[in-house]
Amino acid sequence: MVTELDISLVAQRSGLPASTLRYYEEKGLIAAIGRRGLRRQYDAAVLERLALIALGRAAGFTLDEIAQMFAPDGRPHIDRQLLSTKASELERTIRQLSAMRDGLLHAAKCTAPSHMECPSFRRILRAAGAGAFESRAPRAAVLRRRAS
Amino acid sequence: MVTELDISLVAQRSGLPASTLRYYEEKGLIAAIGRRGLRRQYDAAVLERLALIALGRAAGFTLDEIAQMFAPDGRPHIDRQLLSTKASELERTIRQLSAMRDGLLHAAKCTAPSHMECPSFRRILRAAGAGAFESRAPRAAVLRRRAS
DNA sequence: GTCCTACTTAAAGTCAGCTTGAGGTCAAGT
DNA sequence: ACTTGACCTCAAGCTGACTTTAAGTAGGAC
Repeated sequence: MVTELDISLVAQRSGLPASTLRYYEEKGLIAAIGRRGLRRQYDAAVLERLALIALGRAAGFTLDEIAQMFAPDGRPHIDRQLLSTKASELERTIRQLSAMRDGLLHAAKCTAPSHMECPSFRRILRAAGAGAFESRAPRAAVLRRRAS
Repeated sequence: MVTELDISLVAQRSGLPASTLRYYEEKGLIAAIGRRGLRRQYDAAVLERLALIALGRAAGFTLDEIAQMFAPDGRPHIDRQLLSTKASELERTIRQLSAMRDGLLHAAKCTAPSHMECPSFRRILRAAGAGAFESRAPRAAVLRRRAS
């Protein structure tokens, strides 16, 4: 038995709208195993695949990058080097965001009459202005559920 | 003396292309103090303002949100509550990214023949699939220098 | 046999934050 | 006076990841 799942079921179980599933198919990220009438039917394995895609997205990969990971055979072929690289990028982003968070927290508590007079605020200001955050970093965790 | 800076100078000192400065003006984020011919002239204070904008962007605020912070008087009017809230959001994002980074690092080192057979990989996969990363989070640190 | 409904398609729209292009202007240098 | 070149404006285009819309279709209930 091949456990065919209707697109609506996959949508429900994955939390992704059907339009997104069709979009992913168009992009070559997933594939239906058949149709019932016009309706796409998926193998249950697609759910694991979608999880993998969500994972990649959360890690900051683009859909195109993710598509290349499931290279032509269909089975995930994930380059360990690539993972390390991405992990380092995440590390950098995390440090920047941590600095940012500390700065914001300080600014929030700071009793200087105006933020511009707070030395700490001016310090992170200089850091931001000096280009401490220039580099392109992965957009973090941007998955959204359908807007009801 | 009012230290008028030509737009090209502001571009140079801030690292932002002139087109971005015009765009920011259109959005109401900055203002020129005059023109020399057609050319915008800025007060030196604009550099501090741009740093503040960069800071806000790095912290995940949208340009519109930032614009509201310099409310009508022109001087920054930053809500401490808002800063705290944003700091918490950053905190959440940081935790997610840290988990992500750990997962990637593990997957990179993992000796299981395929990632799908690695328990740790499957664990973060489940986490991602389960919607651990659903929420909208600030895009981290996306400032870019002009592409040469 | 007819209808309902959830699916289908292709194309266009959305959002943020800019960038690019075409055609125009003007201060300064020769 | 004339040229140069960097600026100007306005409109359109771009990227990424989708969503929305309009018009069509077919499986299953009645």
